[in-house]
Amino acid sequence: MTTTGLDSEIETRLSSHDARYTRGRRLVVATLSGSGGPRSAGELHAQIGSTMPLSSLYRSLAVLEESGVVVPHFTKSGVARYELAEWLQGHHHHLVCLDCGKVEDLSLPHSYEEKVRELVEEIGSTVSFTPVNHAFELEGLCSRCA
Amino acid sequence: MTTTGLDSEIETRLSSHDARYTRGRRLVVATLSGSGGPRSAGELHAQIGSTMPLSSLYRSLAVLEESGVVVPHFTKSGVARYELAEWLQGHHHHLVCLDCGKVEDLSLPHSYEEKVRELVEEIGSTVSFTPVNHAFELEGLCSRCA
DNA sequence: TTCCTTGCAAACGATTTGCATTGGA
DNA sequence: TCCAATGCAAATCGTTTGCAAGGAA
Repeated sequence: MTTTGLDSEIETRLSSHDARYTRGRRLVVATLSGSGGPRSAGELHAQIGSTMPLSSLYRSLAVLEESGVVVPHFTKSGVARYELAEWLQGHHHHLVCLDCGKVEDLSLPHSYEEKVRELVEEIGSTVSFTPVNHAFELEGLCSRCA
Repeated sequence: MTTTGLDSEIETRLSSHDARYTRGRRLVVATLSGSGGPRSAGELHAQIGSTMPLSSLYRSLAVLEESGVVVPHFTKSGVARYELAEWLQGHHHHLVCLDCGKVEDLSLPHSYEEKVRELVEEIGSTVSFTPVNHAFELEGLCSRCA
């Protein structure tokens, strides 16, 4: 398990939450950072192998979430899918395939992202609600299922 | 249980799926149409009372979903929340409170909705993905939690 | 009569937790 | 040494299903 620049940032973040950046947690982060979209505990477990029991995987995800390293998404069928938080992975959106359920990342060109951001601000000013994040997901058919 | 125009449309839709628009299903629809946002089975059960067992509630939701009368959302914490489909309720978006978890409907002024729609089209043309729906959610703090 | 629907209880799958053990600073 | 982290098994929670009884066409 090599330590990247990303890893050292995460280590700092974890230690500020009295948590260690252990082998198991590094493994989860590495696996997540290598996948092109949010992944569920089951999917991670399948990819990592049974070296790490599911319960430990869930516990790792819980700690990483509390420390703001990963973020859960609940797009379909009631399973939580995790991905690295925006400060690690950058802001992006998701493509959700209605057929196979696959979730992939989508980074918008800056100009589009700017439009979305403007829209969020304008909308926020019209309702009694303080926007913090926005989620903009496209549901449709991926290239394979189209 | 009064029958509204909405109800007769739903009845037609259900019967085309060999399903009846029974008292229980009417109750679910009525409750959903009265709430200002997507509701989970548990929330519906709490509101309806134990007249309808949870299992029946789930079954009603399943039938209504198959017939396209209700649509599930999985915004937070892994519980499915249902709402009337767009052809019954109109297109809209959601405000999700990060603090209390409440989900409320948000109808955008036509001009904004137009912008969102344009954006979806433009984006769709840049990726190998066929957009069918879009979900645009604002996460933030509701007036009570702000 | 024929099927769809419902209720109850049992089954399920995803996730969490208690407890004893291991491991890192 | 001391407390966090882990593994295992049992528990929990939301949701689903088998089966027998009830209800509408």
